[in-house]
Amino acid sequence: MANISESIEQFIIATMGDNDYVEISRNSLAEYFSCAPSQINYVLDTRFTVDRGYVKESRRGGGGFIKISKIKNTDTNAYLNGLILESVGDELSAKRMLQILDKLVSDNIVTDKESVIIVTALSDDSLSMPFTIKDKIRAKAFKNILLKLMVKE
Amino acid sequence: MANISESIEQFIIATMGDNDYVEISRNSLAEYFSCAPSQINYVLDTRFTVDRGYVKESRRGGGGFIKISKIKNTDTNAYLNGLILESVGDELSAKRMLQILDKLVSDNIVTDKESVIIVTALSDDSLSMPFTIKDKIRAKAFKNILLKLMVKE
DNA sequence: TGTATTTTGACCATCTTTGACTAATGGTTA
DNA sequence: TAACCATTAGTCAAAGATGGTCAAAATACA
Repeated sequence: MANISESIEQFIIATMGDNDYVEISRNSLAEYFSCAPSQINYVLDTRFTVDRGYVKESRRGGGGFIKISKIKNTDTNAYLNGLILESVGDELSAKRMLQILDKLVSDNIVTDKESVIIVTALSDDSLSMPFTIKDKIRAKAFKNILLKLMVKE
Repeated sequence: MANISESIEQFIIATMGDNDYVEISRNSLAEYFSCAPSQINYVLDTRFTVDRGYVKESRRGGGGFIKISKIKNTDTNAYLNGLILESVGDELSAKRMLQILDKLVSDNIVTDKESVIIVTALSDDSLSMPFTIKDKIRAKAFKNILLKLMVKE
């Protein structure tokens, strides 16, 4: 194991074990490995990415933490992941989003009400901004939602 | 639960239990948690806010107290209407939205998952745009959602 | 040798904790 | 009753405790 980053990665994976998440303290970990705290971010950014099936949350200040969660390998998640990679892309029209949501509803992945909420939140009316960026924002937001759905279940 | 503030919050919530109010003595509580009395105010100011559905009264001097009461919503539509027309306004920070959603969840107006969806859809990350308009867009979108949450009769 | 990856550090953002100073209230005393 | 005192709570700003970002420097790799 030639570099520290790899050791840190292994350490985090080992700590997580079979659990589906782990909470770390950035500073403690950095101290443990005698490295700069920002190196922890480097490891997280390069190794614990969405592509590799991880999502992260964190809080600053006293009692702060970084929580790393594993995205479970279910059929639903595989499907959602496919959507993120292929169907959505960098831009997403309201119409296209509606089509996708209809399918998600009929597959019982989201409820009717949840669908309404998403449609409303990301409608053209809600996103009152120039057209050029509307579809970009919607794509980004919608993908974030799909991602959350993967962790939530 | 690494920080004292969170413990204090939990303690107050637990003490309140199913009652709709609780009275505390700032100094006693501070002593109990071995913290500065003003930290009690900090907890009250950051956690027991109106947005989250609490109001506070207090009196100084001998026999002084702090009373924390839950706001009960008898009429969901009226509450939502108040949010839309008065409370939310033209700009809404992610933080404040979260507090409002906390209350909506505890009032069973939205589910946990729905709350997560809304938070995600309208997070700073999803709304990747200049800060100045972020809060405006969020306010608009959030009010649109609240409107949809109103039950028709 | 040139490129990609890793390591470091300076500076930033956010949340918590502490303490000095202030304000209000009720009882006690002159 | 007025002045005073003890007992509370309130405010606010500084200090402390975390994590985030970014780019330069160092190192590894092809």
